[in-house]
Amino acid sequence: MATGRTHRPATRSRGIPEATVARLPLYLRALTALSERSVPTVSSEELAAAAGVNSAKLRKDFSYLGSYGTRGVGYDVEYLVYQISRELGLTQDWPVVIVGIGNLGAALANYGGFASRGFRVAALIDADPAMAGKPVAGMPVQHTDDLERIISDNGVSIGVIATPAGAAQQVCDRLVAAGVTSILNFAPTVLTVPDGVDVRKVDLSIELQILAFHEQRKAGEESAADAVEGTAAPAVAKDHRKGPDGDVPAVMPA
Amino acid sequence: MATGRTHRPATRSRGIPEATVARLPLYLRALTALSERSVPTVSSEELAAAAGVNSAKLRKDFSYLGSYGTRGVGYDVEYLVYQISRELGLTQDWPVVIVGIGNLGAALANYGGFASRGFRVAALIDADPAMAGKPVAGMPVQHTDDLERIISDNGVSIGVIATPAGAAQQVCDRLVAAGVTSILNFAPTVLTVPDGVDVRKVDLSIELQILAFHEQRKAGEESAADAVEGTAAPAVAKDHRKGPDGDVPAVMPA
DNA sequence: ATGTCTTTGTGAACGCGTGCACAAAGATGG
DNA sequence: CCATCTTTGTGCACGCGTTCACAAAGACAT
Repeated sequence: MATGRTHRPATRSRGIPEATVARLPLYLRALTALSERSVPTVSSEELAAAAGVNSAKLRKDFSYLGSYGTRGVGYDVEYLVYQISRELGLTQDWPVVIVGIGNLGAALANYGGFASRGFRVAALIDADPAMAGKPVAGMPVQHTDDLERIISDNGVSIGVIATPAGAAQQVCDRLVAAGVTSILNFAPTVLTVPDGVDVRKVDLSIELQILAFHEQRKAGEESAADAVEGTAAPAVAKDHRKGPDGDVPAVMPA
Repeated sequence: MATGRTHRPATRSRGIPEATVARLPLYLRALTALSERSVPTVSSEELAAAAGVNSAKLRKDFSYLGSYGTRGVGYDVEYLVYQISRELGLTQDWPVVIVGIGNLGAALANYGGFASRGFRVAALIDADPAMAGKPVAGMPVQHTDDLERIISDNGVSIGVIATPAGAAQQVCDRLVAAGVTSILNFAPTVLTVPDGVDVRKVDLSIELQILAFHEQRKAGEESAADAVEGTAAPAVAKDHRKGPDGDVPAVMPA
């Protein structure tokens, strides 16, 4: 999450727990699918199964939004779609800028699910002058020099950072200074932002490493019970650059 | 554990909390940066700042791994890099397949941070026959028909799904049947897997929607008045924002 | 050795999130 | 209207994660 003081000034007004907020998009997606199949109502049990959560949890989540169900029947699909959309702020359109139009940035720009619901890509921004004017996803890439103007002109409050790690903090600072208050960070770096700015990160290599941890544990379980070694690890292993990780990642300078 | 006391606190592979595991990659990244700058030791305070977490949390996290610090001095950077790498299973090489070589899949294949540390892209797989043989990131795309053979031949246990939502579950089932036990899912769908298989999801639109929620809340805060409406709402728009225990009309549209 | 100073490691308290289990609410049928 | 059946909404207990605060451990100077 956001670094430094993550002091929540006012989560009080509407006490929806963060964990619940994080699940609302999941419910919304399942409900939208039901809506397209013209299903009129669903029980908490059915919807929970579709969203991959516990039904009690789902009911409690909805209870934070108000009592939108009918006992003995379930929830009205269309009504719930509307209520959740409104709660998430998707009844309005959010202009978004993507900064860093490399492989990932371009893929994000082309990603359909992006603009499909409540979000609109207002501009693509890159620091490379050679990219300027080049069309990506049917939209000309603009240069970083115009970042502040673009933010201001389009009333952008959400920014997506897809730059190399080395540039991310600098881009972040400029976005925030220009008025952006929510950032989705794809760069493998910890971003520091002032209070009032939300940061969410999407980090590919972190996810992979977490999977590797569990994978290793699974492998270690079935094989020998112990095979104790490594307990006597190298005292300090000064230049212990052994094994496959001796190479230096070319993408992320400090 | 430096004191040679009883090797008791079960700090080994079993007892590491999930939340801690999720932060280890963060620490590792910060430590790697320090290592490249030849910094010999760091205090929990410094490292915590670099990783964007609380120092007490960091110390407690490390305590699950064992006692690798020196009181009055801090932690030895190289040693800690090695210990965390080993704990995460990054001292070995994990072959990974990416299924679905569209915009996103191609971007992932090209992503440098992918292969830089412990992971190796073993194969790119796509269902489109037109893609077969086409080089992406210096590697020929292979057809889905060969999925099982590829998994088996390369001993792949980690799969990345970057297909459209409609194909994700099917691909997932085939991956699991072929022996994959960890899946990183980029498709906007809930995947169902048998016990023993780990799934982590990276969902762009969910992250954006969470940001939109907070963004809306910020906007509603400064304009103290209830400026909730204003957007064209369906006939069912019955705005009743009360606490969960307030009386709710629940006028259900038929 | 002794004392001082720095920093770790951790016991304990607290808060959040989850899941159980059940009463209340409404639908439905006689 | 009454009985029964279904499903919601939620009180409660429990476990995990976070944070505080401090004793213990070691470095370093004298």
